[in-house]
Amino acid sequence: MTASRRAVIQVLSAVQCAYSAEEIHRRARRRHPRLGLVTVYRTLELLVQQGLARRLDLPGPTRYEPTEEGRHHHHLVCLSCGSIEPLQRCLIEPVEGATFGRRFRVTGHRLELFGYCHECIAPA
Amino acid sequence: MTASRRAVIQVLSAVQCAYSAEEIHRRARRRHPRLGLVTVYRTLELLVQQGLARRLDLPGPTRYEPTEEGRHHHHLVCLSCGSIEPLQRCLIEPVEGATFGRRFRVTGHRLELFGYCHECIAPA
DNA sequence: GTCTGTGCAAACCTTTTGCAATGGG
DNA sequence: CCCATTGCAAAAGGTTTGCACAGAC
Repeated sequence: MTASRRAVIQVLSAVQCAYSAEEIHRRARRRHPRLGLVTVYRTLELLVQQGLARRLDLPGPTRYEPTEEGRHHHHLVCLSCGSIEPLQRCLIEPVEGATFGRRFRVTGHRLELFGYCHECIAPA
Repeated sequence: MTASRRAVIQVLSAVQCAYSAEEIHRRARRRHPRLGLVTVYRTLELLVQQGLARRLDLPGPTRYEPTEEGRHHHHLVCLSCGSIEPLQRCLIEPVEGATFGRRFRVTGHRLELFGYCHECIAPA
């Protein structure tokens, strides 16, 4: 466990929702100024493999968020400003573990809901 | 309506599921060999704006698929070989149009199920 | 001291942009 | 004809890789 990894992990675990590698880099550098962006990518990759972080593919750069135990959630993505907020309620619980026509075994899922956030509902 | 656009649209509408811009380019060039990859991107962008195509953000390059009327579907993504197949049954119908705590208005959604396809279930 | 982890630079891949030339209506 | 569309080339992200050095244990 090095200072670089500690910085990345601290930032990631304090994160509200999903952040890009560059955002995590910017924040982690406040603690560890010599931290390189490459190390952030490598550390995030490591955390994903260990199941401690999750990758989120959305328009724009890949985002990462911690996989907090018992905090299974999905995302509300604003089509106007691109902001993301978590949605705690899981809408498709029964799907996990299902098998579709004997041809696909489901081990996980990802749900994104698109629409307009509170701040973007009012304007044109 | 030019030959370039016609080629892209023909390929896209014949597509099984979601393909990357490069795959669409390769196929469309069989009909129209002078077609450039840039034009494929521009045509796909156009189709997305007109609501005729849908963008799919997954690991790797962005994929595109036609938005066939009445053919609302989601995806079964194999974690082993990366193949994608459509899932016709919609699992979260009631979510569309919902408002969460007055803070988010849902206008669309996207669901990806991850797991193992038929051909990848057997091996290690 | 050794061996993993780091940072820099450069490569890589996908996507976007600038611009002159083409061609559809 | 004129203006939207095209193709090329080059730029612009975001992400990965090569390599020598630094730091953890």
